[in-house]
Amino acid sequence: MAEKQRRKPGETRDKLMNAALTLVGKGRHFASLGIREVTRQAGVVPTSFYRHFRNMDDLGLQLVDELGLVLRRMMREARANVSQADKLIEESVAIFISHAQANRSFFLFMAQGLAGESRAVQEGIRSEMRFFATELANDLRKLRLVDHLTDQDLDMTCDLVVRSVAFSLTDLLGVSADDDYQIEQIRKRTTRFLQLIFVGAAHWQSAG
Amino acid sequence: MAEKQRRKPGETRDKLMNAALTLVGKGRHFASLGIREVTRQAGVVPTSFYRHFRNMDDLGLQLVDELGLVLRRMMREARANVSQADKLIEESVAIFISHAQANRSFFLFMAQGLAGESRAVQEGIRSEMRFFATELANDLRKLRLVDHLTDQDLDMTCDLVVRSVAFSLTDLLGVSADDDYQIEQIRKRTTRFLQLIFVGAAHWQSAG
DNA sequence: TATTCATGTGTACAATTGTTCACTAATGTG
DNA sequence: CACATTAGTGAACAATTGTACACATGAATA
Repeated sequence: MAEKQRRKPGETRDKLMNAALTLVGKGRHFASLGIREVTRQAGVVPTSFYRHFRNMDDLGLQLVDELGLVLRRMMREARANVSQADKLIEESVAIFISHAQANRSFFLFMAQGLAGESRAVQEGIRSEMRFFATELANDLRKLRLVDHLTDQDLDMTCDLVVRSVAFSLTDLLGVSADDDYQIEQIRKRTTRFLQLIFVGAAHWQSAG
Repeated sequence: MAEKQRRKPGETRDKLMNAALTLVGKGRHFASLGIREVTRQAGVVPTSFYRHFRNMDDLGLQLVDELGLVLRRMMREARANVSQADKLIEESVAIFISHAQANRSFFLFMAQGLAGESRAVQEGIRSEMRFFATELANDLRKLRLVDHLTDQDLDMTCDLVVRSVAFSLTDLLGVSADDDYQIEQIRKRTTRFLQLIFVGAAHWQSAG
């Protein structure tokens, strides 16, 4: 018979969040997940859900917070690995792809949430993307590669970059995780997208 | 008492598809819609659903087909309204925004479907976007504004353009339909995105 | 040690779900 | 007109859903 055993605090909470991510990873859409379904996947009794979340939207919001951590880790790694400036784009895209692979469900959730059911989750993800774009702009400013751009134009550029990468996410998550050829194609295409954007940024002044 | 009255052929089918769109327009996610819910919204008995669709995915696929028509109408109008080349981007974006407003639910469905639950719907929308990008490339080729680009580079550019516009969709659909200020902001930003991309395309050869 | 509190379990219930079935009216075809 | 087909209806079904409640137990606190 199932015994009640509380180990570490927040363990069931994590189990539930991971269960939701797992289901998303299996192809389900977050908006279609039910409380019972998630608790079943987590191996927990339905009523336990309410000890940690008010409803599925609440769980979604807490997932967004964790998503923020994932993105920050990714950013840190990208910063640490920027060896030379001329490979900056290629290396960053590669890091992004490897993180997206390693946290597939998380990024699936992010892609879904952008047009998801919960306005709050939507706004949360959007906010994470804005933060990411701002940080990127700061980094580029420090590297002094785009000195001719006004702050506003640099922000716009980074916004476009982040959006393009985010969209590539939907390509990436659409192909099987071990289809190396397709993934390589996506990596190349995304890299060229960003190169095109930065070429545009480099000549922006003359056209702006 | 409810009488059975079959008027035009396909009337109930349209009612069901419109009902799904209506619910999406009200903020629901397509993936979370149920058959009963849709039939209820359509004012039709649940069993009628099966006369026209095998399941919700099937309905989604047929919505994608209609979405194609909407996009083609938009393309036609954009072609007809390209007066002078230097306003091409601005005018096209404006047309896009007005269509997105006029067919809000449709575009919401499209934005949702990109990361949706049904792989087939996902692929269908993606395919519509590719078609759109290809047509755009053909138009630009005819206008001879980008003669220095290889076909492949032009395709890539148009792909990036379509993606950027599609992403703006999620901005646009996130704000209330009568928030003119915000909509104007989105219009301006999208326009600048495209301008940046085309500046990049104009100088691509030298950097490629 | 005694008590409180957070977190787990099991039972229960009305509501809603997808789907099948038999029936019926309108339409198109001969 | 007769008749087959299409497209609507309503009743029924087991299954699943969200949520409420009472209860139990480990950990923290006093």
